[in-house]
Amino acid sequence: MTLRLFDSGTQAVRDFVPLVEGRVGIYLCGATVQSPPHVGHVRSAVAFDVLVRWLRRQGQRVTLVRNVTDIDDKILAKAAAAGHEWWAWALTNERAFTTAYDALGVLPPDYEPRATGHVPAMLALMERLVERGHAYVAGAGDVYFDVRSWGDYGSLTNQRVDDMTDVPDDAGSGKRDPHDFALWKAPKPGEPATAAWDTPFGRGRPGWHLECSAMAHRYLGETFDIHGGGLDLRFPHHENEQAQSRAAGYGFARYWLHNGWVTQGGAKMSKSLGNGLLVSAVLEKAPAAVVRYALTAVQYRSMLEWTDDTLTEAAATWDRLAGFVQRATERVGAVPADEVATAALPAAFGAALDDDLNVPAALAVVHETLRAGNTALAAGDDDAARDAMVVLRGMLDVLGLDPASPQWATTGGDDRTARALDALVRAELDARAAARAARDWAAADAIRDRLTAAGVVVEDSPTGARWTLAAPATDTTED
RNA sequence: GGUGGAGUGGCCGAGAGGCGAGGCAGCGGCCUGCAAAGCCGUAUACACGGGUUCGAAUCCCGUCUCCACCUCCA
Repeated sequence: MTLRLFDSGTQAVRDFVPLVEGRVGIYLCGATVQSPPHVGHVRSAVAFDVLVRWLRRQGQRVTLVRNVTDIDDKILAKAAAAGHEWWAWALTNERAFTTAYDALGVLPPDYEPRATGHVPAMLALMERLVERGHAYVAGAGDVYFDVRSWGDYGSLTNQRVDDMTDVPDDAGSGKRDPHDFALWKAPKPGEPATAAWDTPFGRGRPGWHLECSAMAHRYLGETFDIHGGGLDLRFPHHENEQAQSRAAGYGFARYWLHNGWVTQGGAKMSKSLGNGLLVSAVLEKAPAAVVRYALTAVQYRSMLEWTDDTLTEAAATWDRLAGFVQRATERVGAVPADEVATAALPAAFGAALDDDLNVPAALAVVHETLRAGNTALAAGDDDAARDAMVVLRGMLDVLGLDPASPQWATTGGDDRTARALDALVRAELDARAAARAARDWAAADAIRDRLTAAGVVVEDSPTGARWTLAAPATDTTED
């Protein structure tokens, strides 16, 4: 394996060597389910989905754990404001995330632990930290991590505590240092009784950072290969995770991967800023495959500027890819899934992905193959067309973008509807063929115009006319 | 104050010392009755100013601009 990844911990591209040969453990920070997912959230999921698919394609046994943070300050606050139980609010949003992931073809994780189900594991870690002198109880029963007790604090983000901006100390928190962070939070007045658990340190609920450390430990062990998440999680979240896990004596993550975020007008899409573009809204404007293409086509560490043209461009390219696969399949027949899954992929494609998941460079190979396939089809070289199609689908499958995957099957009608529509369009096309044979161009064009107006695109080919449905409009003027 | 990231042709977006990645849009052509689809061709692009070099978008020095993190955030 020659995969090289940019490790945020060392700020360098490093050869990726799994802890155990042939196995890769990945912990990915999932959602804090305080609201439904916006495009930025699923970009992270899609980016790591490509990593997982690429590793698996090369025979690695990947264990992906992606958590759900289902208790935190904002969930409690938003649920209360909306007049819902916090746990119901969390589940509603968790389901929205799941729906979005599924729609975009993000493979489900091997496990998806919820924070609320792992309080014992958190307590064990916390007690260990207290015993070792890295955590202490203060104030009303909060438990804090003592950043000064851990000399390596700041190493992940290359910072020293003394260089950090002074943070205002919460009045009466009892913190030893203002930078100490909460492992455990005592209940605040007005918080529901269901949002607290008994511990040796008093009742309370977990701090965000502790959750991830405890769950990663439980499912991936003391030391594991990759920890991923959005760039915004580097500090404080990941710094704190690493500090408390290592202070507890665990090796924790060996590689840190951080994806860039989605921006609009240069500003990060964020729940806090309220400029989040909801996935559900985007999926109303474009097919899921087009959205996935737009999210996948950029190198994962780059910022992805989301504009009105983003979906339009992605749709054009997607239609080209899907169009070829469809035409080739009509010509040479369906290809067994196994053949696609095991097809030898071009070396340049693999080299691109091995280079810190350089998807844009990999897509250049995809387009070369696409062109070769189209040329073969035009030349009537079925063998070459089939070869190109198999390789193309194999590459796109790694990106989660195989047009022939059931994931992207056209929706919006059952088989009976589709058959009826096909019969009607065929009748029109037959009439048009007859008119053309009689050189009655006016009649032929009238039929085509009628179909176009109905959203049916007609394409002539040497073997007769074929039809497809026009892509939904993605421009904003349709709203 | 500390730590990072970025500035590439109309747009998106790779590359990181030497044949102008790729896509979208545009233009010209082939194909077509006309289209569509497809194919072929088509751009003196690398924030600015110096420097190193036979050769720099890529290295060095300086400058400008933008962004992020150090508080919750994929």
